[in-house]
Amino acid sequence: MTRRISELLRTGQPDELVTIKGWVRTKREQKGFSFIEVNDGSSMAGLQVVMNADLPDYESVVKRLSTGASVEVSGVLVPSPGKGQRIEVKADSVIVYGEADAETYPLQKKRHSFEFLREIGHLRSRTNTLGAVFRVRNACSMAIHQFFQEQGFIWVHTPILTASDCEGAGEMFAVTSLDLKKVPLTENQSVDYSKDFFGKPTYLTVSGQLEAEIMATAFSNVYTFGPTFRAENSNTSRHLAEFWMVEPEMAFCDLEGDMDLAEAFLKYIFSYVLEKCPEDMQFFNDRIDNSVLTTAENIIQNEFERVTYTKAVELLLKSDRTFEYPVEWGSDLQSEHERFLAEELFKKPVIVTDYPTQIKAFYMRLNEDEKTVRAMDILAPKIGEIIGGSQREERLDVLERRIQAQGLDVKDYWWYLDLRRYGTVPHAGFGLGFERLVQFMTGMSNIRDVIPFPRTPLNVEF
RNA sequence: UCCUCAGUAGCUCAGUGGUAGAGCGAUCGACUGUUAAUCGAUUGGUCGCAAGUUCGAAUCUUGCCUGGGGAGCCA
Repeated sequence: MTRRISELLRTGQPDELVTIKGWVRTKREQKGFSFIEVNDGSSMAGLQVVMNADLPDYESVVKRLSTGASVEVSGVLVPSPGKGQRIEVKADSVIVYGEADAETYPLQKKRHSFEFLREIGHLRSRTNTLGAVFRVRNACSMAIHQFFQEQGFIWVHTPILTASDCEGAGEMFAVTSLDLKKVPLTENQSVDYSKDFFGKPTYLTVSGQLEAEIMATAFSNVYTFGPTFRAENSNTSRHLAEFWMVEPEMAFCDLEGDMDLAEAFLKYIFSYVLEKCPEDMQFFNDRIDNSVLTTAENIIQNEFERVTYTKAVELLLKSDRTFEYPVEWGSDLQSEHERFLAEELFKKPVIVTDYPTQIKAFYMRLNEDEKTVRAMDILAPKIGEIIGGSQREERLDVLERRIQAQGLDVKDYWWYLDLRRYGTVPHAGFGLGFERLVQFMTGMSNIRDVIPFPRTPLNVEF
C-alpha cells in the first residue's frame, strides 16, 4: 500500500517495507549508487531514496530519472547514515511513470523568482515555497470552518450570479448569454436585457453580505466562504479579480460582538495553522520573512488595539511623521496612515471603528451623533485592511433615508428592507479577504503567490 | 488607471555608441554516503516588438507590449 511521505517521515520505522509515489526533486549520482529525493506534496521534506547498482536495470532507470520525473519506489526503510534525515528508503524497485526532460523542464535545481514561477503556473506548485503556501492555505480553510462550526454557525452558500449592481463595492463583471456580435437593442438603442438569460442585467457577485443577512435572520449565526469577483483594473500586490472571501453575519449582535468575534477568529486560525503546519511556517520564517513566527505569536497572545477613527486621526496628527497625504477628519485613511498605525505606532493589528458616515456604505448603522457609523476595519501590519465589517442598520426608517441620501432607489432594495419590516434585529458581520489572510500568515509579499491560479488584469492562462 | 523602474543564454544578472559576457542550470566525464554535493570540460543568444538617428545601436530617440515596486479602488 502506498504511504504518504509526511507520515513516513514522522512515524516510519526501520525494516518496514514501504511503497511511495511522487515526483523526483533531485538526483545525485555517485559511483555505484544514486540518491533521489522524492516529494509527494504531503510535506515540505521529501524522502531520500538510495538506489544501489545491483537494482534491476539500474543504468537505464537512473538515466530516466531527473528533476520532475514521476516515480513509484518500493523498498525497505533504513536508518540514514547521512546527515539531514532520520530514515531513508533502500530501493528494491523503482518504476518511472513519466520522465521530465531536463533540457526543457523549466524547474531547475536552483532558486527561481516568483515572477518567473507565475509564468509556469501549471508547474509552480511543485516548488518548496508554493507547496508550503498551498498547504497553509488548506489549513486556513479548515481552521475557518472548524472555528465557525464549533460556535454553531451555519455555512450558507450565497449566489455567484447576482442582479444587485448597486452595492458600491466595486466594478462588476457582466454575465450574459447574449450573442455579443448581435446584441439586441431597444427602441432607444440601449441593450435589451429582457432578451438576456435572466431578463435583466446580471453580474458576478462582489459580496455575499446582503444574502448572508437574509440567512442570519433565520439561522442567527451564519457565514459564507466562497469566490468573489471584482472587475477593478487594480494592479497591486494585494488585489485579485477573483478572490475568496469569508463573511460571517450574526443576528442579535452589535459592533463590540463583531470585533470580539473577528479577533477570536484570527487568533484561532493562527493557532490552528501553527499546530498543523509547523515545518511550513518555519520555512516561511527562515526563507521568506523572518518576522512570520513572532507575528503569529503576537496575534495569538496580545489583545488587538481598538481605537475610534476620530482617535486615530488625532494620533496621526500628533505624530511627528510627515505624510504624503494630509490627515484630516472626514477623509478616508490612506495606505500610509494605516501602515503607520499598525506597523509603527501599535506594532500589532489595530481595529479602527466609527468612521465618518459619508465615506462608508449605506447599510452601516448610524451612530447617535449622525456623523459616524458603526464600522470597523482591522488593519494588519504589511497587509493593511484585512477585515472590514460593521453593525448593520436595522431601523427601517433610517435605512430608507440612507439609501435615498446615496441617490439609490429604495425599490431596488425591497427584500433587503423587508428584513427590517418583519422581525428586524440588531445584527453585524464582517468580510475577510482570504488571500490577504494567507499573505499575512506566510509573509508572502504578492497576493498572486498565495492563490493557485491568480486572476488579475490580462492574466487568466492557467 | 496614474507614477516609477526594468526587459540581454533555460534562470538570475553584468555590459551606457565600435567583435555578445558571467554565475547557476543542462550535457559529458571524475568521485565509495550525497543532500543547493564537489571538481573538470562542453553547451548555450531574434539583446521584448516596431520604427527612427548614426559610418556603426544591446547602448541614443519615439511608439507599443510585458513584468516589478508604489498609489488609487478595496478584501
